[in-house]
This record gives sequence, C-alpha cells and structure tokens, in this order.
Amino acid sequence: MVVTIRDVAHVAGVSISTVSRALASPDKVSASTRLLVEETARSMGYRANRAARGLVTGRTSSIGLVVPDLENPFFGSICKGVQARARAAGYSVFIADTDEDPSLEDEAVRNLTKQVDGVIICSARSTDAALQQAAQDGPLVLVNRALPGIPSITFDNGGGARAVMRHLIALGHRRIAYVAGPVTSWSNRERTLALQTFAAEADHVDLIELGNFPPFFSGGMQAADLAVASGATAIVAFNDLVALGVIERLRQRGLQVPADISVTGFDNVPVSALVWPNLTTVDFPRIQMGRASVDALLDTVLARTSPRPAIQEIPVELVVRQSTAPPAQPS
Amino acid sequence: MVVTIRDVAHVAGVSISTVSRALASPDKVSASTRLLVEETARSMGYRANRAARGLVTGRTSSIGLVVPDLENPFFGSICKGVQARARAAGYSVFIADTDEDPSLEDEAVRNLTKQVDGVIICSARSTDAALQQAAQDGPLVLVNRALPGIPSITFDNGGGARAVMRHLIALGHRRIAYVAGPVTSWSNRERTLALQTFAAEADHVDLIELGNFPPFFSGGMQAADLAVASGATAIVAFNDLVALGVIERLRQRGLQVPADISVTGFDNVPVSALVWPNLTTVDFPRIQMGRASVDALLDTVLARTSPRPAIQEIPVELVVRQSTAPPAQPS
DNA sequence: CATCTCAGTGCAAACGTTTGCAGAATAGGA
DNA sequence: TCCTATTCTGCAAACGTTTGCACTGAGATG
Repeated sequence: MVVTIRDVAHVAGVSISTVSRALASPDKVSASTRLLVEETARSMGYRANRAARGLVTGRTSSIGLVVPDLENPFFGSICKGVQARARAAGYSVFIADTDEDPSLEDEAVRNLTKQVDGVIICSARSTDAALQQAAQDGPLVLVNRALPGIPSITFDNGGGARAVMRHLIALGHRRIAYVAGPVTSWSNRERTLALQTFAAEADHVDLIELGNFPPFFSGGMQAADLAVASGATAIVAFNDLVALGVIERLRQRGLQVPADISVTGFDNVPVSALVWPNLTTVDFPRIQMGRASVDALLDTVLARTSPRPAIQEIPVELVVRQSTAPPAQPS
Repeated sequence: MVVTIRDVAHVAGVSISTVSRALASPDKVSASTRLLVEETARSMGYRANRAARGLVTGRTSSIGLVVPDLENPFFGSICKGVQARARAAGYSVFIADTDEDPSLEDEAVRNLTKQVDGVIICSARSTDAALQQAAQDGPLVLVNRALPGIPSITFDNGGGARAVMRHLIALGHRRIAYVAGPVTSWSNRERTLALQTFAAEADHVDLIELGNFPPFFSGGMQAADLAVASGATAIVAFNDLVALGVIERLRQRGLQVPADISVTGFDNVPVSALVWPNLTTVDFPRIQMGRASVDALLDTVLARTSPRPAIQEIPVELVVRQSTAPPAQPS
C-alpha cells in the first residue's frame, strides 16, 4: 500500500542502503546510480517515513512553537514568520496555543520537548525557573522575553519608546501621559523605563504614568478619563488596542484626536491603519522576529558555533500617521 | 541520557512489554504491576518516544492544518479551535501557512500527508481535482469549502445573507447594494445566491450587485463610490474589512454611517466591534468550526462509523450594532 | 488429584530508516 | 602482471516501541 525504501530498492535493483544514500547524501554514490534511484523513487511516489528516520537519527526535522493566543494577530504574524523560515530550512512546525495560561504553557513545552528538535516560546507567561528548567531539556529560544543564558529575541522597546517621545516633544507636547500595561509584562517595564529616562533628560517635559491597565480596548476606555484629567496633551498607550480604546472614549466625550489631544500606540497591528484617525504607532516587525527566532533555534540545534549574541534585539520603527499633531494650546 | 522504556522496565523489574501495556492498556496488567510501573515511569520522567510508537502503530497522533494566511485573524481563530480540540483528543497539530498560494498549498498537503494521521485544509485555494487527489492519499477534511465526497465544514452563508436582508428590509431599506468578493470565492457565490433569492422573493426590493472587489479594506474603498452612485440606502459588504473600507470612503466624502447610509459586513472579526460606528455583521463562530473540523477528521481517522453528514453547516448569527439604521428618506 | 480456564507476564518479531564496516570493483602505478 | 588506493555498494545492526504468541501458575471444576 504505502511505498517504502525497500520497494524502491527492489524496483531499482539496488540495496536499501544505496537508496538511502542516493537520496540523502548524493555524493556517496555514483552519478548513474543516483539518477536511477531518484527517478525510480519519483515514479513510485516514494516519501521517506519521518518516524523511521527520526528513530535512528534522533532528529525529527520539526520544531515546536508555543504562543499565548493564536487569535491575537500579533502572534499570528510571528507564527507566519516562524513557519516560513522553518519550511525553508526543511523543518515542520508543531503549534501549541496556551490560552495565556502559564501551566498550560509548561505542559505544552514538556509535551513538545521530546518530540521536536527545539522549541520557540513566544511571550512566555511562565516563571523564570520553569523556563530555565525547560532550557535544560532541549534547545529553546525565547521570543519577546529575555532571560540570561537562554537565546532570546526581543524588540527594541526602549528605542521605540524614545522615538515616540522624541516625536511628541518635537510637536510641542510637554505634558505626556503613559497608559501602562500589565505589571507582569516585560515589554511594559522596558517601555516605562525608557519613557522615564527620556523625559528626565528632556527639558520641561512631564511624564504622567497612569495604570496599570489591561492591554485591551477596554483598558484604553478605562484610562482615557484619567489621562484627560491629568491635563496631558498627548497620550502614549501601552499598545494599539489600548490606544483605540482611549480614542473611542475621547470620542464619546466629544474630544477630537489629534486636534484636542494626540494619541500613540505600540505594535502597529493591522487595524491601526484602518481606523479613523489612523494611529501613530511603533511598528514591530513581527514576521522578521519569527524568522530570527528560527535562525537562533537552528543555531543551537545544529550546534553551529553561534556568533550571535544570546539576546538579540530587533530594531523597531516609528510610524507617524494621523493621531498625532501639535497641541491645541502650546505650553 | 534520555530514559527509554527499557530503563523503566529494568528499574521496575518487569519486561518492557509489561511497561508498554501498563501505560497504554491498563486493563491488560494486574493492578499492582500497573501502579508500580506508573510510579516508576513518573519518577524517572519517562515519556514514550513518539517516533518509535508511530513506526510500529502507523499512527502519529498528530494532524496537519493548512491555512492560507496565519496573519489573518479569521484563520487564527480557526487554528485556535483546531488546536484546542486536537490537544483534548491527544493529538498535536502541524501547521502550514500557504501564503494564499495554491501550489504551496498542494505541496504542503503532500508533505503533511505522510507524516500525520489526517489533514484539515482551511479555505482551500487549490483546485477540486487536486483536493480530490489529496483525499485519496489520506484522511482529509475541508473547512470553509464544500466538495462532494470529502467531509466538509462550512458556515451557513445563505442563512447569514438572508438574516442581513431581513434586517435591512425591516429597517425600511428597499434599494440595497452588495459589494461582492472575489469570483473564485466559494463563500461569495453562496452569499450572492442567497441575497438574490431573498431579494427576488421580497416585495419592491432592488438588489444592486457591484464588483467583484478584493476582500480587503482597499476593496471597500474602491466600491463605496459605486454604491453611492447606485442610489442604494444600504450596503452589504462581502466581509468586515470591505465594510470598513466602504465606511472610510464614505467618511471621506462626508457621508454619515448609519444616518445617511447603512453598512453591514460578514465575519465579525474582532476589529468590527472596536471601530466607530461598530459594525452590524454576521458572526461566524470560527473557534467552533475549528473544533468541528477536528471532530470530523477524527471520525474518519478512527473509522468511527460516521453518522455525521459529509457536509456540515455551522449556524451563524446576525450581530446588530451601530452601522445600520432606517434610511434617511424612506422610499 | 487431574484437568481446564484464564489472567498475567515475557519473548521476540516487526515497523522503515540510517550508517559503520567490510567486501567488490575499478583504476592507477610499478 | 601484481599490488595498492580509491570509489562504490551491500550487509546487518541499531533506534524505541507495540503486539501476537507462548508460557506460567493459580483457581475452578469434575
């Protein structure tokens, strides 16, 4: 029924070792044999059984990808990048959605570890200890979270935050509110720190920290009134969804963006370009990050001597759109 | 280094067959042995090698999922549903993103077929013939596309379209434009047909068909002016993104939604609830569809006598929000 | 006590590959 | 012509499981 290497060998009139070698390491057989075997295999529709190969080589040619929420376009993009690069390198991708649940995440990692060559964890929600443990059990790469000793790929949150501040200050804003994300969020800490530092270094700039708020539309709705009460002329939101929530609440209160107040986000999710006003935000090249994580993983898996730093930072870019403008009454 | 069934057997003082049986079919060994083996295995951190098991059983305990674009939240949700249900059934999920490319899709399916127990193809872009062929090579389930002879899960596009028409007519609209999606889209054909039929059966209702347009924001931008020129008081867009494009273009032209003109979409993507005005649209329960597809696949894989119909239709629901209202000048 | 049944266990083959080792064939050099 | 080096090929052992078959011993039945 299903054609094995044995069948190919029989038809081609050679041994199974020769077939194996002709297909896997072409330089180990004569050119004529190789051609014969290749042609026979093709005509018979032979495809090597991965399980059998994995059994003897100890390699599965597949990697595991763990994400908190597949429905979130942020992670969808990363998956896309991972998948594309893995395919190009001859690897398949096992996917696991953890539903933002740390214990499910740990379990998924444990499950995967034994059946793949390496694991990529995206925005890990688990504890440092659990991750360190997981790193012991097999090749592991962290995406959007950095942990010493484990290859990690992160976005340059600090650079993004600085770019936003620079932009707002250049427009003339001097009183700027930051709607913070979850306390547990590593990205949030990075952004907060960078904003504080930049504000402290600039002249006559006040940074008002609000929050923490949930990183969704609803979080923005909650935060908007506080931001207005603070007298800020510009609001930096933790991410695009929060920014949209802020804008919606401002709209409800009759405030115009950007005429009365400027709003920015982070992430550059697709929707941020579709709404009115378009969002000024920081673009995070997520597909590129997915690709980079596969490269980092394969570095470890293939034990290439890795010249890459353990923690790699992907540059980000400010995208100026229509949600930012000079303040109504310049101070 | 890695603990095998042999190690467990040695420590527990039984044969490897007994370990295998104690773990896989507990009723075949005595209770005391089972406990002993289970405890030993746990303490040693034993996890069965999937490749080895697959080699002898011919089962991989994994399924393949092929989607056109992981970045599209529509597919992200389906993935989530698939992944969750598969996990619950003890299956892992291989994922393949085809970048909307039919030939990549065919290749992905071919690649997967040999290394998984079954494949789910989401919104297949490939030809009927190629799909029929793929169905010969192994268990296959189609999602969001129906093909006779292959188990298919689809949304009730017709029902959704009728619900939209009923709603608009109830509001008093009599001249309704449909901004059609791609000609190649199966969903588009289903929706068009249902709209036509319903309009024909209703009294004094004109359906103006526009397009075809690309199923994105830009498609809506293109279509809006035609819709206005047609004198329609309500616009039914192929999907939410198109609807958003339509609204944006209307806004640019100074037309208010829904005061001047009503707009509806299909899909109920998350963003449709976040924008202003919120979109009246048809909710497609995508996670549920993902789950249903796994069930259908496992029916075939496990050769359960399947009482399910070959083509299963998932009910959809009209979500009335703020983008629809009675027409300005009732006709 | 002899016989039978049956639950529990172990032996060993099989799954489809890869790969170290050894043998065969070929070519080259003396 | 013989020897050696080199290239190519085949044999067979592994990889870690599952599972058909045979065996053992205990309990039941006569």
